[in-house]
Amino acid sequence: MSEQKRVFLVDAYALIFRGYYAFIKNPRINSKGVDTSAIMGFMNSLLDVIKRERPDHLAVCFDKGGSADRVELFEAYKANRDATPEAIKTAIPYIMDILKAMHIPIMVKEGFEADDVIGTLSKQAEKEGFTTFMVTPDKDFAQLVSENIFMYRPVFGGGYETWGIPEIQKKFEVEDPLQVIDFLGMMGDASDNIPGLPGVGEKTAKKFLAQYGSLENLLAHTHELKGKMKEKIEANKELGILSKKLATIMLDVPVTFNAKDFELSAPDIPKVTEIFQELEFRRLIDNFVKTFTVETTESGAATAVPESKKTASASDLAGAGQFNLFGTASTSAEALPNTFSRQTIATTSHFYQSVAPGMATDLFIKNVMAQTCVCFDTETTGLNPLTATLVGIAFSWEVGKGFYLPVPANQEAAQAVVELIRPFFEAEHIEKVGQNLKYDIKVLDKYAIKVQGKLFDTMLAHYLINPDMRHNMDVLAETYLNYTPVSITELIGKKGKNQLSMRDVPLEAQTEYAVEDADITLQLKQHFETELGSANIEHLFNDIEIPLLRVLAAMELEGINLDADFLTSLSADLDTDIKILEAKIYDVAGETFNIASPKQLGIVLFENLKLVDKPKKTKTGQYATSEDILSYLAKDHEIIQDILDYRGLSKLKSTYIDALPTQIEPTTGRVHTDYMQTVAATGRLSSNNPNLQNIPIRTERGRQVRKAFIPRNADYILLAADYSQIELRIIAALSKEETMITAFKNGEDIHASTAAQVFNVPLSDVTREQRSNAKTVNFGIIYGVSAFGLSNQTNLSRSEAKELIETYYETYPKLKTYMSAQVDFARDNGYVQTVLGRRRYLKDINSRNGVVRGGAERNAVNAPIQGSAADIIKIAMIAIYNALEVGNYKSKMLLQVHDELVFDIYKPELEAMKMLIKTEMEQAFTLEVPLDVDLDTGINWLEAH
DNA sequence: GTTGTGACCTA
DNA sequence: GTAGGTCACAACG
Repeated sequence: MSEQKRVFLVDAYALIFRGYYAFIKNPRINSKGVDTSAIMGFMNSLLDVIKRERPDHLAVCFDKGGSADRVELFEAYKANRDATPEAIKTAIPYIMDILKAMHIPIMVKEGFEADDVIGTLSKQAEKEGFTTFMVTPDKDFAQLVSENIFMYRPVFGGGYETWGIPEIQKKFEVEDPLQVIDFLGMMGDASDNIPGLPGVGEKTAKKFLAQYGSLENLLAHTHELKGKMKEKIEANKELGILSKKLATIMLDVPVTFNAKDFELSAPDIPKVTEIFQELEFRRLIDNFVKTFTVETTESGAATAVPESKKTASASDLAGAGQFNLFGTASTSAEALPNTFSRQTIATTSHFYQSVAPGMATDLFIKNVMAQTCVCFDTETTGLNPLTATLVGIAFSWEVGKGFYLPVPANQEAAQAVVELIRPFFEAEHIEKVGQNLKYDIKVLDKYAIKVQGKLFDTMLAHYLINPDMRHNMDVLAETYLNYTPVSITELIGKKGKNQLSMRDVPLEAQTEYAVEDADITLQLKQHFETELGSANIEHLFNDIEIPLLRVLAAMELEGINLDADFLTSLSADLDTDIKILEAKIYDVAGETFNIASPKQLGIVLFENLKLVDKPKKTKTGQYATSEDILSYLAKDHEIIQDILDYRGLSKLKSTYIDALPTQIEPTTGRVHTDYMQTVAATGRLSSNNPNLQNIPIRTERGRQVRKAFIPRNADYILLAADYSQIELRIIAALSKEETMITAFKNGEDIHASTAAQVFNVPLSDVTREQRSNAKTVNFGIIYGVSAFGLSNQTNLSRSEAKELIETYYETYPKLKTYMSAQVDFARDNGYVQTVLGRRRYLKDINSRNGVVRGGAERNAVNAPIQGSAADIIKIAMIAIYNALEVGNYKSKMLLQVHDELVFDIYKPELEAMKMLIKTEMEQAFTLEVPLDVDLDTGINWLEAH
């Protein structure tokens, strides 16, 4: 590496274009419909340069308004650039914002191109003793190369090559890089619309340069040329001169290279993360964070903590004479000079101790019991709380300090240690802080510990503060504390066959890792507490999400009984039918192929069988074979329905019928889903491993799966309780739309009622089709209508759909007012909220891009509706759970499916339960519209629904 | 082995 | 048009 100072000047548009075209076959479109290819491509390149080269000086140069001088010279100059793709235009403001957040200087000069700005700056920097690297793939820049100025060219397929004088001499076959101008003047440059000399290409230009040295000299000696070439060049001498001018990069742009301004400093990571989040650049966030942190972590880790300080033994404590667990923290490492550095365990003063058995543990327990607020974190042998066992528990109640209580592997010994700490967990007076407490609570439940007292879960807090972000602790620490915690993979390795268990990690490392987590979580709590207050969502946090966490933990631990034998027999039936369909399809197709491969299927249908003249393609260029497209073709070709059936049955078999029995937990014999409380942006729960919120119901075949969900035993019965039309009731109440409110109050069929109103017929005369269309519009309203979407969902044309929506709004004028009011609120405040004040931030609500803005507007309407429904059922769940606990009932709440709760009811409690559940659900929240809950019971979930 | 895509399941 | 999750395939490392 050169000892000289190095400055990197980035040619923004060149890299943006390059990035955009790199993705051209497979453009990156995010969920809001924004083409982010150009931004992604550019950021990848920029981060790559920073990662590889660690420049100390860097700037990004843009064009502005094109080059007036060059356009004056030649009308057609860079006409190509006028056809800038829309995706690149929209990318520019984002890239500008990102660069600002990264504290990278942006160089633009009205009326000049980036080439000229870079050229001028390079020469100035050279005078100041800098080595300059021009980051661009554009060969025009070769003319600027000198002993201190290099081209830094991205290479397709990854990597970079540096072009200095020798490389230029070789590539262009010139002596002096300045001759590159002559070279370009002769051969022209199609991408820049530099015409060049007619008939002169790369080969000829090189020959001329070798012979004449310059364009001018060539033109002065045209008499030496022969034939057609001579005629052409003599007739176009002026064009040659002009081309050379166009190709000449200006070195006198009124910009100044000020080294200080170009120094690369630490980026505003939260800000950048926020923008990346908005663009949905998940992996780029990681890459970005790594790029700006990686350097420092290796340097200090090994020397961070003197070994002698890591474990406090009883004798240490006794030696201290009195109760003093802390001693003096003397483990601070020097802050590292690197400007990118984020704090780590190696750079931060900390005092983490493991607690030895015996007297030290006794002293520790006494101390922890004297606290009022303690953060804890359990370390276990795995991620599944049902099978994992405790390895240790970390505690922290003061920033930078904490203790680690190891738990032995032997079950009896483990329980003995747990008994010592039981008073802490069961102490009402100690507030417990943690990250994802649901997990810790589930683990501790296996040791018969019920965690009592006030809870503060940092993951839940952050979910309410910023539901669109991710909430894992490492990200939170990096974002809010500018701190990179020890990575779990550093301890136990990447997942796979060689991954260690936490129990295999040396105690010192366990301590450092575990107590750090507790310490960080405690610090995050202090941060989030104030944010919850300023967003006015403490009520939602303390009275909904936190109590719900205990409810979900209980439901997950409970699990649900599954009739695996029944599914096995279904599987066999299904297998037969799938094989029959398969044979039929192969027969019609005249060949065997993989029907499950959309790629192969597309080729068979549209190339071999030629079912359609102009088949639709997906964004990746494959034939689209989605259900809605194939359905259109079903009546014309018998093979289509068979394919659809095949796919439906395969999905049913693989996802449900075959997968569910494998998810039975051997220790309990039941299926335990995991409810995610911090995933859905609207406030809903989600369910996985397995997902019990998408068990089939719509088709007869699929519905059979529900028969496999059965009560605990013959003394029990399943009960399903679902809210009837809760989202429509909410929108009716919030909008105060009297007609709709009245219909609900009268207990009418709301879709029929809507149809009667919209089509202006008596309720009794509403046809099936009218009701069906009204139902579609009703749902459309909840989702944020568009005529396009509506016509896709019905047999109505676009204009009929538009008319129906207009009539709908005339019928329910207040609904329309309400929806506009939501959008206006979002515009003014940047967020919308539910009945309980749960917020969803809508950054795009004022976007200039209509597609993006439209998406945000639909969210503005939908989020409060969907979110309020989620709020209400959460209230009901907490109330019911508490009532079941207080009443000491045997009946249990098992599942939540957005507007439905499923219970295992102890038969003698059935009547009491029906009353309790219906009442709590209907009274959970008072609206101007009554809430209505339907109850059903059965010996399986299908019967109960 | 991981990752993205297309397909399909739910409220 | 909203909000989720899981599967098989295919392409990448």
